[in-house]
Amino acid sequence: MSAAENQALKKVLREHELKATNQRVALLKLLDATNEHFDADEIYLALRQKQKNVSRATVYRSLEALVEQHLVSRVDFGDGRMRFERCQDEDEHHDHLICEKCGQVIEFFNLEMEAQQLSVCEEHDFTPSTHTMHIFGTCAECRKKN
Amino acid sequence: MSAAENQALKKVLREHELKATNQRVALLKLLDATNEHFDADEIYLALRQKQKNVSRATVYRSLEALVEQHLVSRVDFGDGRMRFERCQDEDEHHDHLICEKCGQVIEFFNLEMEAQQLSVCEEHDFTPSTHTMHIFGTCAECRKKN
DNA sequence: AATCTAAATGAGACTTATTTGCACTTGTGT
DNA sequence: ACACAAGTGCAAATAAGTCTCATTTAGATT
Repeated sequence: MSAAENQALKKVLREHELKATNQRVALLKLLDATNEHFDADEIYLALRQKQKNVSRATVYRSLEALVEQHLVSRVDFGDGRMRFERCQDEDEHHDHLICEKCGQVIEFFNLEMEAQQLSVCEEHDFTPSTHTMHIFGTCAECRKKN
Repeated sequence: MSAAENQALKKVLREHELKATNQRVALLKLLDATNEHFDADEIYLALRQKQKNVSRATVYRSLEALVEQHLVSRVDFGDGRMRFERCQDEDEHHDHLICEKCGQVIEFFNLEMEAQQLSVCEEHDFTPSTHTMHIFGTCAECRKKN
């Protein structure tokens, strides 16, 4: 049943000039299947649990390749480890609100903001490829708790 | 001649309920004097070079305290190490364009974008304390080189 | 000015995240 | 099926940041 999905992922990898290895397919599939922001080690452990043959080094190397091809993006919530999420289309790009109290991450999308970014890039004659925008603060629940 | 500056920095530290130690004053002064984005180790080495008595542990601990007090902010350019810059007033907050080819960092300020951020926070009933916005891509010079 | 005490510091061992070298394996073009 | 470059696994190496604990210091108190 996931054979079709596997084929689709392999196609995606090849279109990005990456060899479609089992490890990479499994990694992409894992990220596709979740909304969470895994770090490298969580990805490694999750794949091992799925009986996938993969090493930590490969997880790091694959993530690097996938990020370079914009199939995956890095997100840094400032807690010292890099996290990853599957990329959507660029016009579906979302950003993050991060609660400093409980660690909750709220994703948001704001068309105006995306437009402003393009305008800033134009002003500076800069060709954007990707961006990250994190707003740190306190979420509604945590504020009420005080 | 920098005695006055030192006194001013000590005052700032005390206003934020931080003991005004020589190490912290020297660190703030260093960041005030540059536009670059130093990482912890660069700060450590720069202070040593200025004959300041300071340890790596203190650099990390001081930075942590200063970031918490919003006197300094962390910037992550995605290269695996945390960098730091002196904070301006919140209404003077700037963001970054980062060239993936040459590593150049261009700072920008966009009022519209700041306004959009506040509106996103309101929508999600989120109280912001700080934010980071990085746009990665190719700068004008690097684009022309191709 | 001398004294006191909680907070801050220094040294270096330690932890955790990530990278690298190298021998072995595998995807893919022919 | 074959050849070979690309990818992988393992274990050792590096790098970034944290922690412990003995010592020092800022700044409040007298």
